[in-house]
Amino acid sequence: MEHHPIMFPPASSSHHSSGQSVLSSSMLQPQAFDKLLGETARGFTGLKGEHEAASLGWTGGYPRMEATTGSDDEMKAAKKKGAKNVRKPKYAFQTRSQVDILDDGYRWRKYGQKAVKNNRFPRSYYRCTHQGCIVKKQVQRLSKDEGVVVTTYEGTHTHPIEKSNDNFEHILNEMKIFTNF
DNA sequence: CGTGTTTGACCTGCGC
DNA sequence: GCGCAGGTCAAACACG
Repeated sequence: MEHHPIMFPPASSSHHSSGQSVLSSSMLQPQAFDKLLGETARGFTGLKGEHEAASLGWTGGYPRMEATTGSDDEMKAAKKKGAKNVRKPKYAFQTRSQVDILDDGYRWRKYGQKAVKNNRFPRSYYRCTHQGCIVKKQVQRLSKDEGVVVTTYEGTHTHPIEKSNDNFEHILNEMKIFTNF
């Protein structure tokens, strides 16, 4: 099915807030995300692949070594030891929002929350509750700008969206195309 | 009763 | 080797 690793373009100077949207071009406006993320999202600040995420003051640096499209065995093997730099697709984006929970149409179960260094706000860990789906996400508020929520998705959903929200997948699909140059 | 959250303990990787 | 920080587990709890 949809096993495409979706890579967002590294936004050059994205982490400065003056520039608002990284995707300000014609294809995908911030409003689109606003809509798809539900009534909660106030504005779309930016998004980035894992490289750039580090520049956010992201916890970065953890060598993710899971297989690309979620073969369980590979993941375990990788986790065990000695795997190479195989990484699972991971992408983060920022939204301006008052609340942390962005409703993207999937069902998430919270499995942890941790205080993060250099950040007044805790980071929350969610897992997709769909059986067999190993997608995880982390939600964190920036201490430097508490209006900004950073959501990091890890993995790719192996099942259709659960709610008929505004078809998150479709949007992601567009982004895929959008970023494919 | 099923589903999701809370929260402290535990595990692991990394830098010193 | 040790300590710290991030990530996960799982039991207890809350809520519909």
